[in-house]
Amino acid sequence: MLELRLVQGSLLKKVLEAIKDLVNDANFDCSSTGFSLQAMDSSHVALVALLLRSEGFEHYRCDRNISMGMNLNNMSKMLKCSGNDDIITIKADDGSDTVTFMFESPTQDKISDFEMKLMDIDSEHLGIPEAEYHAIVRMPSAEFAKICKDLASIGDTVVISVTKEGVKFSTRGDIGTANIVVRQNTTVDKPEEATIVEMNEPVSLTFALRYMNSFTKATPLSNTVTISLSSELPVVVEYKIAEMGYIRFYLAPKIEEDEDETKP
Amino acid sequence: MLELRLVQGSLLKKVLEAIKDLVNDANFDCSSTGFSLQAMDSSHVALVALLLRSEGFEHYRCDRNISMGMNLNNMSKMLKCSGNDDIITIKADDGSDTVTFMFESPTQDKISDFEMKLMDIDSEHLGIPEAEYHAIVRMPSAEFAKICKDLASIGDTVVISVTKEGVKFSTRGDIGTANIVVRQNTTVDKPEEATIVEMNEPVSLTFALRYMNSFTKATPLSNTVTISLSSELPVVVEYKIAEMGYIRFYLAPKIEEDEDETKP
DNA sequence: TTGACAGAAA
DNA sequence: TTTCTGTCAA
Repeated sequence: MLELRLVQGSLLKKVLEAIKDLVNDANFDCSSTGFSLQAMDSSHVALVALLLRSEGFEHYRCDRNISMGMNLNNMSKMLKCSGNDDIITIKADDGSDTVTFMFESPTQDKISDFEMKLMDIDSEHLGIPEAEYHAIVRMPSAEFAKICKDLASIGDTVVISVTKEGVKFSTRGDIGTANIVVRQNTTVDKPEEATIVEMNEPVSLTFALRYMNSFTKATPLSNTVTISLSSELPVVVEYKIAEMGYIRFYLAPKIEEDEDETKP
Repeated sequence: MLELRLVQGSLLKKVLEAIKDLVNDANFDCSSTGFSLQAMDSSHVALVALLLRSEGFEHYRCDRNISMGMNLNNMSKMLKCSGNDDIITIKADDGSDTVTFMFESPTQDKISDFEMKLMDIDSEHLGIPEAEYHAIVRMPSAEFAKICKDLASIGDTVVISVTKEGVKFSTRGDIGTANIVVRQNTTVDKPEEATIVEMNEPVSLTFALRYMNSFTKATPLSNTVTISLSSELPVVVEYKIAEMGYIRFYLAPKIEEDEDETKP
């Protein structure tokens, strides 16, 4: 028996908006700790890890560990039927091959339940080792989203370089080149507007903008984003989910190619 | 000679937005009583009835009863050329095969007139008997529109069931099932937010969501919608048009099929 | 008042 | 699928 009651149901809608373009089907894992997901994107290049801790739910009952395979597009369709202020309850009976999403309007005048078939999904749960990163950048998530979107109109890849001066995002395309430098800045009115660069060692890594722009779908979940970089390691793009957990995206850097890669 | 001056011209634009997807060509009937229309949808399944009473017009002159056949798409195109605050005047000379729409901007700085050819349309004016309904539900039109839209993302048909507890909208599709229960609620701040269920007898009827979602195009015309249900009778979905009349949609229920309809 | 976003139409 | 428009928020 599983029953998870989430007062701020819009959180779950946003989570699905953030991952459904990247991953088609995935197992949600429930344990007494929380509600989590780990999945590779459909082209097996990026990895998503989601955690919603049990403490973040108004009511959390999970009698035994259970893994529920869902089609994220269908799940998202159903969640879209909830109002933004609705309370969402996820229910599953033991041994059932369905999951039920219940939506309660704030006034309790409208109560909906949506039942969805579960699927069997081979899950390869990777252990992700905690790593030391050469550089960790925390910045406003909207600013990071705009940078990735802007650069994608010029080129396909972004070079993220961290020095003690700040972070540089660069790209190059047919129509020209672009460099966006963001300096560390902690003297702001609100802490979520700060840009903080923690650097042990300078790094410069190249990533596919296509994936970065998928990751920024999570922007509505948090005002800030944390980007952790080490040479030879996948970058981690993390959005904290208030009081509940996080959504993390992992993406391996591209091996830097020669300058004249465009002239084969 | 016909001359109808409507100060709130946007009303007429909204009316056409509401019916032009359902009906291609229709006769507008003018009499001293008002401006009305009755037409079957192009697949002869649903019926639209519109009434704009003469009292709702600033000036209403209709010397003799006249029926004007119009292509609603073309009429809508012309009305889209009017500003939302414009005063619209509909004119037709006796014996003329055209109708003229005149638009006056609120400041009178811009006056446009659009002339459109009339068409001959065989009209089968059905007498719609006043019926006693088993149940009449009045609810916010936006809420009804969201329910129909949400359910259409899951299934093709909706079962509307009225009991003394309230109204239930249900559907079933490939990805799962959905039930939305709306309870009677009269203790709201604004009367247009109330949901009122008048029930003489419980009813449960099935309708094609495709048509329901056409009907909800009329949502901008009214904050509330009234749904009148009787077994064996077409449902009536009515939007009142402030101070002027109504637009009503009629749709026959589907005959409930067997549970195993999906296994032919 | 303007821009961004999402939904609708082509 | 892409574009456009309407609406919402800043």
